Amino acid sequence: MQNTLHNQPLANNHISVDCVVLGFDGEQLKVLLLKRMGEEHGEVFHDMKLPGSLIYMDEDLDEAAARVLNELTGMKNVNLVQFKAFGSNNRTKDPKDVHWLERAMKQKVERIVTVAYLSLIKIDRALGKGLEDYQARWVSLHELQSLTLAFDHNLIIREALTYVRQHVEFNQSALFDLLPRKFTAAQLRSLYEVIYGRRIDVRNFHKKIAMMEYIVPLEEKEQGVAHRAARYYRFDKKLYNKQRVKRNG
Amino acid sequence: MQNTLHNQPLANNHISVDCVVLGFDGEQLKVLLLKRMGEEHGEVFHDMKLPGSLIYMDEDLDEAAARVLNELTGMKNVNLVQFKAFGSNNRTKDPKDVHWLERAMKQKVERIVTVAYLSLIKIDRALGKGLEDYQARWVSLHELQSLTLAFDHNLIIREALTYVRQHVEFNQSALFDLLPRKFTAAQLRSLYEVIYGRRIDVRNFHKKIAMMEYIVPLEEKEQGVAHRAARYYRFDKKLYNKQRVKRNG
DNA sequence: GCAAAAGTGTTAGAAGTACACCCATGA
DNA sequence: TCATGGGTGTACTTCTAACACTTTTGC
Repeated sequence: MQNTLHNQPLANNHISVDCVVLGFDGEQLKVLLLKRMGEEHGEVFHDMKLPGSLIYMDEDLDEAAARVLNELTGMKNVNLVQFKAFGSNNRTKDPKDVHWLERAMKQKVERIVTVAYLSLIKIDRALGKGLEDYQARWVSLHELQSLTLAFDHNLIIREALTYVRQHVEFNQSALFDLLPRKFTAAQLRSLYEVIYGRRIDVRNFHKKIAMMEYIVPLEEKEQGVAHRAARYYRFDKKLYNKQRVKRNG
Repeated sequence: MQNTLHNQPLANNHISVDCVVLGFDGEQLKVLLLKRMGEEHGEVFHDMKLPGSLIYMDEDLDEAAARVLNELTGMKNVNLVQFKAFGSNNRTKDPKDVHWLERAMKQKVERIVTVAYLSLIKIDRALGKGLEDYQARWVSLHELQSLTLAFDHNLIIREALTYVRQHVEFNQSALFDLLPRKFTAAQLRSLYEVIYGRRIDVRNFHKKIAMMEYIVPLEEKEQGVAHRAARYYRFDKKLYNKQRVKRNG
């Protein structure tokens, strides 16, 4: 499922990895997708897909996910977590997908089990580095509802989101992977709101973050906004881990 | 990874499923393992493994897990949930495992990615139906600490347990899959204690279950115990789902 | 009657929820 | 001076945690 050429032997043509990379622009969650161009019945079509590809023979799944994401988007040192394998035998039922893939892979493709990975990143990290070169684009989840992606990638993204919600409850620190190093209380709050899908009371929220020692208020404030400037905060991972250890014995 | 013969084409020799089936005997969690006999350097060895096998060509992963578990243990209609794929390339590093597998599969084996499934069941369900015929045995988690299983199956079980803890927080009803239809408060409490790994106060616990409408007290009590007889309870799934829907909007 | 496990209530502190107004800034 | 979003406190409810004795039963 990739556009570059392989210079190593594939494990086989049956196992792939796909990466759901999520970012947050201060208002919405967005997913990083690649543009795909194919030809079917003599007609050219354009659509999108998750970054993903078949794995090499001597490659751990985790390694494969990191490699593939790097090859397809240029991103490095991304924290990827495996969240689910997709192995329905009709995930390659659309001939369009199969033909596209066989052309890209230069070999016969039958059934593919894919192992899906999730990554939460600061959205500017990827945007700055010429995503256009890679034919990559951030797509908001709202926009996604009216897009049909390649293979079962719509399903994979849906499952990624339910995974995120659960995951975040156990590991709040994951949220801060989505925010810039300096962030305002409002940004953090709307991130909560997007992920949990409900409104959060402003006053209670301020009370809450005031109690979390690992959310450290800075002196610095917003500049040049047409209203009272918001204070910046930063996330202190060390303090977070200390507190986490205390709680869980 | 199985002992019976295949009468359908394998998807390939690179994808398998493994099932972690957990039961609860009133005191401890136990995992269902199969006895394995192999030969290495002319020496016969005996050890144990999870029920698991390679998948067929036209089989969903979920279907494969159900089929394999049935073939290897005789169990039917078991609720299986996929929890993680294991794809380290050194999970088949032990020649003992590779040789055993090649003999069982009657073909060359290279690298295998396995998709692991979890099932929580009433322990008597499997015990009654002649597990001995299948060379299967319930092994307590404590006992497991001093056993080295085939492949990376010790790791898979460890990951299954961390998954269970998280899973149960989101779906309490999973706990009742482990208990008999009628159970005492003490049984339920020690199940909580085993899974969360900490003591729970008896009085607070009674207060708690009294508030959960879906844990229904029965008139029936224990018989023939040398102390005050405990009341039986049952789990009402309908009431549970109703309450769950209310909570989550 | 004694050993063994079942069952029962109260209180204090922590955490969560609901709710409305003033503040700082740029245009 | 006004429009915009930022920031603050109090009262009430709910949840959690700590804690010790009486009841029932078989032997």
